[in-house]
Amino acid sequence: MGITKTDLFTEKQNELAKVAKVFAHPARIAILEYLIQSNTCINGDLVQELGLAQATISQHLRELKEIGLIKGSIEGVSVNYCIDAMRWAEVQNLFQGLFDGFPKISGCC
Amino acid sequence: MGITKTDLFTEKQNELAKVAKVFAHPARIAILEYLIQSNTCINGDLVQELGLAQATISQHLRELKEIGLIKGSIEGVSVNYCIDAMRWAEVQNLFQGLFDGFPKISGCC
DNA sequence: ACTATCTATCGTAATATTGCAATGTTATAA
DNA sequence: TTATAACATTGCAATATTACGATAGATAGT
Repeated sequence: MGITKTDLFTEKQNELAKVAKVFAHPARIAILEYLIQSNTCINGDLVQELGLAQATISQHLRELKEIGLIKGSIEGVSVNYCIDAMRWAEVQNLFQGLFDGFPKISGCC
Repeated sequence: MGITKTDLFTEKQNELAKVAKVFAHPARIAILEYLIQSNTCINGDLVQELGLAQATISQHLRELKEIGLIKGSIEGVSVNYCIDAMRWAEVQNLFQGLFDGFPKISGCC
């Protein structure tokens, strides 16, 4: 079916899954890493950096923007993108919450 | 196309994306949380816990197993699943590496 | 052997994602 | 106004994911 039965799960589970989906593509990881590294909030010469078409990059940027991880400000004819620090921390905590739930010294299998 | 151009990205970016994809479904999050909570490494009465069909759960378990996050040991007629602590920590570090790459005090936009 | 139980796999339908060419949109420059 | 440059959107083809019924495989009990 390709459709997810979100009503079966908690809001937090759905939110975490939705955020994880945004991380689930190497191009979006690459974009985030590029934005982090080039502190100067670079715009879409990501097309040069990655080898994807302009339309494709734009689509990935939109998904990152929709989940709130980045924001873009119009700078003349081009758009400056950058990480949204607040949301970044929020998402980090979401993941950390899951990871920390598992006790490191659990004498299981 | 639905196909990802993995050759354009680094191994680490592809690996992180692949792992994130496993987290990108609430059922798999729910399974992991259930495994964490029920320390006793419970098997597929996840079918009871979540409201999905047995075949569907089995499919999700396989994806979690393939990425290495869980492992199952046959216990008579049933299978005991549990978190793989080593891999869990490894994956946690993968994500943390990305998150920590962004300095909290970045005077950007 | 026969049966019941648990889990995995196969096949299939419905939906989602990825990628790009073509086309819009907006802002600057001449 | 016209042209140009930078993005965004649309529309489409190819592929991936999700879900489940049906079926197969393995094990325990009788």
